[in-house]
Amino acid sequence: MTILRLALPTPLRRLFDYLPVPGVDCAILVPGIRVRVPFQSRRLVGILVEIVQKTDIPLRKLKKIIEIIDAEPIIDHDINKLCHFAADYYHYALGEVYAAAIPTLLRQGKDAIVKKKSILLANTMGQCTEPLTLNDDQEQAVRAVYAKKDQFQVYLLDGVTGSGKTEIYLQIMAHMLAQNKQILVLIPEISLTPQTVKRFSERFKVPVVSLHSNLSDADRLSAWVLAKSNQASIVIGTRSAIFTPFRHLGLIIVDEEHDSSFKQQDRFRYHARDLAIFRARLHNIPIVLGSATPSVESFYNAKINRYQYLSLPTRAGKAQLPDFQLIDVRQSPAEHGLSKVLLQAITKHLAAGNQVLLFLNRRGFAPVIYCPQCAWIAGCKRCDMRMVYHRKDHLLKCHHCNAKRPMPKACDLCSAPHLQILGLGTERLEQALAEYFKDIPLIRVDRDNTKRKGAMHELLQQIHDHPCAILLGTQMLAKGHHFPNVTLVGIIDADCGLFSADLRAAEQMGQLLLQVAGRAGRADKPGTVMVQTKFPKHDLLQLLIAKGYLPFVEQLLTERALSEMPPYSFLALIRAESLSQERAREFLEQVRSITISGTDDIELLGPISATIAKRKGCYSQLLLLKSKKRMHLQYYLRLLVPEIEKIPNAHHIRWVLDVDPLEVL
DNA sequence: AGCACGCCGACT
DNA sequence: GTCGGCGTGCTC
Repeated sequence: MTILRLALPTPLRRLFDYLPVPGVDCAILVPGIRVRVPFQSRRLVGILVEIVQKTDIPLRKLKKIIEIIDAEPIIDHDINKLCHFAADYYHYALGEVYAAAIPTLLRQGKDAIVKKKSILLANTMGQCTEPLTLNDDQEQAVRAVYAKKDQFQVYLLDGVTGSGKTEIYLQIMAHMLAQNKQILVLIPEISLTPQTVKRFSERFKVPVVSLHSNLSDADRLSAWVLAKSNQASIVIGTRSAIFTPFRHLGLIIVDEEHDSSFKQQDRFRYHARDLAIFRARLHNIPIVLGSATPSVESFYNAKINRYQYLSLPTRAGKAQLPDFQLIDVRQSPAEHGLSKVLLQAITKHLAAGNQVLLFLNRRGFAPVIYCPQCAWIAGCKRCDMRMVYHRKDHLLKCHHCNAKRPMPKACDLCSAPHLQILGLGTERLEQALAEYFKDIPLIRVDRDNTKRKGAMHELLQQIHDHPCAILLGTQMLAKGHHFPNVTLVGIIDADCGLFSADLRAAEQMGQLLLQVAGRAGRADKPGTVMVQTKFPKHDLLQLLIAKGYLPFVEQLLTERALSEMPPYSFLALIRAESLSQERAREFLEQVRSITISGTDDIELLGPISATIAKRKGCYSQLLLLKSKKRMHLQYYLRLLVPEIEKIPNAHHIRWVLDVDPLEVL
């Protein structure tokens, strides 16, 4: 008897057996093809995983498949290995992993065809840009990768902003393209990154595809087919591009490897950088992780020689590193977030005809609406969060669930009429700046004014058109863009990362600070970075600014070693959500009480409340699992997950497992 | 996750 | 009488 074992797009972590349609030649049944099947009252598209002769399912339960969709596997050998690994490692249903790995249209059973309008960015008519001359460090980095170009090796390319990482990528790529190899470039989701894509596509006379978030389903499918059939030589995309099939993959580049957007934060919680490393090993090819601010994990791996460390300590060309200054806002009090010292500096840099960039990671007008009479603070009804006042539309908004309400005229509790508007967001900073600098163009960039399609592009154009201006914004402004005219960067508030309980808060604060700082003094204009803080003596801040990023990361590593946190241990997080906090807690207590024999070094912490205990009316409780050995944690989870699934009355509870969580609280 | 089945309350 | 609320159970 022939039985088809399928992976179906359902969260059930198992495979499903079906009978083939009678009279069909079994030779066309190759693992990886799509099959349409009845599933309860629905019809689903599944992937054939294996063909077996026996099944444990009672025969009368087996249904016949409806249709075989493909003649050729849609999931090739490598992608199959990758998906199996991901399903196994993240303990996610294989069918859902496959679903995440293939374009939407294929998931729906449509044909794998290239749409007529080509999405290839072929650079066949114009001239290619010339390679730049490399300095010694750059030359060494390129040669290091080239020397072992046909084998698996992870390289950590640690290069400060402006040190020419992209040029190194390009020159390594040139070697690979010369051997007719394909290249995958992963980038964070920084507002579509047209500049990066342009730079890659203008250098070589090869077909390039870019997978960005507003590509249509048809275009995504085209890109997928072009890569699979070797008609595209370079694929540039965000995290989901890690599942792109290739015929001759020769190199993977992960740019800004520290960026948290490589980790998917819902459903299938994979880390594209980590899967990229697995994939490079699978193909036996080199992978380059590049960053000006490498993650603590990657830095550690370089330190223990698991990764080869390539360093670019100096900026290419004439550009110089910015000069840091800490401003103690207790000594030099800030009005509307701007201390005297910073104001004077802004005036000076504007007078010299340059741009000033001010960074404030909080959008809206003010984050706190406070009643001085009874100390009431406007909070979100559905979340455990303060509501932020947005002046433009005179609303209070919850930045977590997007709830809105009119700005109250009086206190909700005691009806006192005079509410105070406290704290500082980008809108308020913009207003204050407009008063201080009346004739200077002010360009604000945050999510509130870039939602519209093309809005970001217009703002970037404005920045380009006004060589003397103040730019202010949130982290949108900090990542990826080049502002050659900026000579002063002001960090309005550096303190939020200093005392947070989250494992990675300090690391991310440091990375963001340096990323913003990197916007200054790019070309031949030296830059100044002024950092406003209430804690200028804080060790980590001091270290970062006085000694630089590496000593800062070394310090973080020391702390992680002491607290036995990653990379010195491995974590998994189980998050339970329920309308009732008690039920979520009880559920995790039950999970905690499950005994798994054969493991003694798993530490269980919790259940504890999440930092944001209530979100959209749902309470979150957390259970943290920790082990010194990745293998032990995996073994534990492999036995634990099926037991969790067996817990009865788990209704009204949603639970998710996050392996290698980025946010631990 | 979906979806059906099933058993109780308020509607034309 | 029946429309629909969501509690429960199942998917080869």
